[in-house]
Amino acid sequence: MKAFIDYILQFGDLNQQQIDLITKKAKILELPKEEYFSEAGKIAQQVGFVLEGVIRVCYYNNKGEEITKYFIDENNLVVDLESFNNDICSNAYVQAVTDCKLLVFSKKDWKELLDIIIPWQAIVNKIVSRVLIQKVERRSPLVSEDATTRYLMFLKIYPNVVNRVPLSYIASYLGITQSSLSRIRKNIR
Amino acid sequence: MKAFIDYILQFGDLNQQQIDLITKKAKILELPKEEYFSEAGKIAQQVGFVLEGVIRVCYYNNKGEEITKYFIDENNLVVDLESFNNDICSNAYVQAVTDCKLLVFSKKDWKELLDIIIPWQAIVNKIVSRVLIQKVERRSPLVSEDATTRYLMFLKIYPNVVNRVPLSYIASYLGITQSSLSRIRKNIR
DNA sequence: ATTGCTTTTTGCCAAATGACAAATGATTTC
DNA sequence: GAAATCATTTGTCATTTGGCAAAAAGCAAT
Repeated sequence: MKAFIDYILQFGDLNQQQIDLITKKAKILELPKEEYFSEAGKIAQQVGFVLEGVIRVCYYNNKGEEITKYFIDENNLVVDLESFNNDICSNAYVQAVTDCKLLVFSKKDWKELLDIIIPWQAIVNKIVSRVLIQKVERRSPLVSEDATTRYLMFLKIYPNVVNRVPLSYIASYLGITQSSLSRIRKNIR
Repeated sequence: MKAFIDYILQFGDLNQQQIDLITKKAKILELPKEEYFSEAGKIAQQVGFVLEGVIRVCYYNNKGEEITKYFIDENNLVVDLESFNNDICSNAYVQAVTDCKLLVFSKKDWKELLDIIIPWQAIVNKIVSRVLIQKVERRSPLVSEDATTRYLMFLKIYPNVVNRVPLSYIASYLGITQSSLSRIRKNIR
């Protein structure tokens, strides 16, 4: 829980009473490997904070290939924002890659907190824009680099993820085949 | 100006008095082709809304290649968010690709409006998250597609941009060389 | 129209990556 | 611990894309 408090206080100040209100709403969710936090075709109903484990967000492109578009590891927020905020169906699966332990807030609780804790709004907005900017900044540069550089970028961005997720997920994240990635790994050593 | 009002009212309601307060702060900025709206190494000082013309956001990667990462055309917001919000130096150039006409707000005016028009905050937050989500959703899928598919995606996303910007900008946006793009164009016809 | 300048297209070859299949290695299940 | 299952590596070859340079096309100024 401390990890979560530290995380949110990076983005603004809250007094102890406000922090208590927030933490009182948080529930622990144990998500076994392979299970979904939220699914394509459904409306995201919760906000999570990863305490342990690795999550991925993936979708199927129009060739039917499964594409992993982000990884989310410890001490990061996980929420399918567009779906959660606008109550529209998501087009992505948010899935535990390893056994995970999360702190979760239901949509109802989350919205309640926004109403009753005024400074919380500003903090959430900062978090949201930080999270979104981070997503662009991480994914976008991949477009213009060759496969080896992409992999090196991945290693920098997600140093704690490499050894916990299947090669195929990383390959699809990088937009290359898993054979290519395997060869790239060999060349790097 | 109407275009701008229409744009913001998509995200929430404002009464006429509030709209007037906002529009009173807006200035027209004519930005000739090639000129910068904001620059790498500097702190973004304004928010803009494109009335006419095409803008691009670009940066230099560590091989020194110039990479265009977004285009922004009519009726869209242009702001280097991370720099503008956090008063940190930007790492990107925001440049007019054609002669442009913009509606602009200085940082001071923008923040003032946020303070005095309460519902404006919520609207701005919605706009910001919409704009950021759009950036991810547009750029991210390029990673996992081949060059031809990328170009077709570009055409869908920016139907009004193709004929107004140099081929080289599009090529760097797609992460391919301009020769390749030229060949792709030939094959598509 | 001619010149000079920039952008786009094309040709050629090399390098990178993909597709497919088989082999190896790792992990789970009984 | 053997079998079955799944993940990764490797081999071979085809395809795509890049690098480089030259030609062609477009554009602006005179």
